[in-house]
Amino acid sequence: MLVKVPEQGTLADVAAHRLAHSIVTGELAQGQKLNEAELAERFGMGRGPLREALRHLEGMRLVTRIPNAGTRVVVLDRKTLSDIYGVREALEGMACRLAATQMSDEEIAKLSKLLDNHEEQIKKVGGKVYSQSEGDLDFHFQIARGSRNEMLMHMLGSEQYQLLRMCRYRTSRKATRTKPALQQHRQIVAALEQRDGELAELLMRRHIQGAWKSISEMIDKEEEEA
Amino acid sequence: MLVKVPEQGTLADVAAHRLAHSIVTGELAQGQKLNEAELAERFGMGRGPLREALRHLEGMRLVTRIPNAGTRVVVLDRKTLSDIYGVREALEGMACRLAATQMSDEEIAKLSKLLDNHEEQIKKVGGKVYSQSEGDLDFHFQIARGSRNEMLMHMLGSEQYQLLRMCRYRTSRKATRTKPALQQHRQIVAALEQRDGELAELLMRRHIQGAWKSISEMIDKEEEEA
DNA sequence: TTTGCTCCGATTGTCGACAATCCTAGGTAA
DNA sequence: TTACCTAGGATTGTCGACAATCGGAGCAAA
Repeated sequence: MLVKVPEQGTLADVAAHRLAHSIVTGELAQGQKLNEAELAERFGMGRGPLREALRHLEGMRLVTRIPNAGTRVVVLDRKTLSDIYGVREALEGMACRLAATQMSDEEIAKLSKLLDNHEEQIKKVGGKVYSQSEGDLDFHFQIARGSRNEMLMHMLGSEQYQLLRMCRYRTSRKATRTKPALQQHRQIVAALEQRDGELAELLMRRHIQGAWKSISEMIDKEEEEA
Repeated sequence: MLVKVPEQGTLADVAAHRLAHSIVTGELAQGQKLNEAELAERFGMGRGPLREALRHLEGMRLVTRIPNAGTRVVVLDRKTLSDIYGVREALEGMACRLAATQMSDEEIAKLSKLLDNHEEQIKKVGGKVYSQSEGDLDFHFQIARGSRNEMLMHMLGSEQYQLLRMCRYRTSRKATRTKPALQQHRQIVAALEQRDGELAELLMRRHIQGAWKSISEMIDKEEEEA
């Protein structure tokens, strides 16, 4: 190899990770055209692996590809985000229902501990909202894992996860509703502890609806400003 | 180009389609290793486009890839199928609920007509169950379209669709429960006509649960025989 | 000015060859 | 016999170059 392989696996996998990161953090703007030769040189690899990475991202819906016309970063317009949150509500609700019967006591305890750390972080640094968001996504992903449904985990993890993070980065400069969200997380964990799947699902669906409402309002504000 | 481009777009897209078809129909057995050079020659193309196609299929979970160890056709074991049907129940239920308010009268009428054709086909040829399955998938996909949720359509269409078809091919030689399924489809359409989303969702969830129960029993029988 | 055509640069799509890696068969020693 | 080590072949990963295609600049005619 040339210099180093910070990640593991093939160059295409490395490129996919780095591209995904650049897209999620906004380093690559929404709708921006992705030049294969330029990116390949920046990553220090040939166009072959890079093209494979783009195919991968296409499958994750992080980029859109048009034959003979190139690849572009996806644009998260209002409709797209609305659709994502709709699907998320159904899938994460289902994950909660299953997790209530499938998760071990230890896992639920870990989840509770995660929220403790989460709460501490909020108290300490109010400004660093980013880490809050990552912690929030951790919480949701742990529940997805708890469902024991591989398909569900993959959908919520690999695919939507990235789009969600992307959305978070876009809206994270504004003050987010960290405190009510934490409260709702606590309620969900409580439902899991009681092994009440129906309640856990209900609470999760409400939680996600609330998140969407909040983000939706932010988008409205942004559009007013523009 | 060499001989013909039956499909449109790049060679990688063509390869992806042909491979997907071969996998779904069982021409490529589950768990079979896919040799890049061999497939490339069979399709009359270089290994580059073929590798891109494999990446695409990997995203659809039709194949599993291990770095430096090749790509294999996915194996649909009992657990995987169970997971798929679980997710399907949640997503298609949601699609029905949305479709009840989003579909136009014309679309619902078309759906009803689709079932008429469907019924005729069943009466004519009892043996050709395959076409029934395809028709069934059409029915489900039309409802997904009716939800007007792009993310949902994509998940139910591009991704799960292929796995479902694959499953159908595997179990279609046995007699399937075409008549009760048709009956349930009729009920769902009726709920859509009444614009009763909750009922439509309930019926769809039951319908899918029934399908899973039926397939699950078939798998049990197959395992007994083996 | 505007519309349409042509040519050219840029970018994508594809191929063949080379390097890196892994699996296996065979042999050797305990 | 069994375990381990070692080539050898086969397969995957990667690169550079060539062909095909697209978008736009520039010019000409209405």
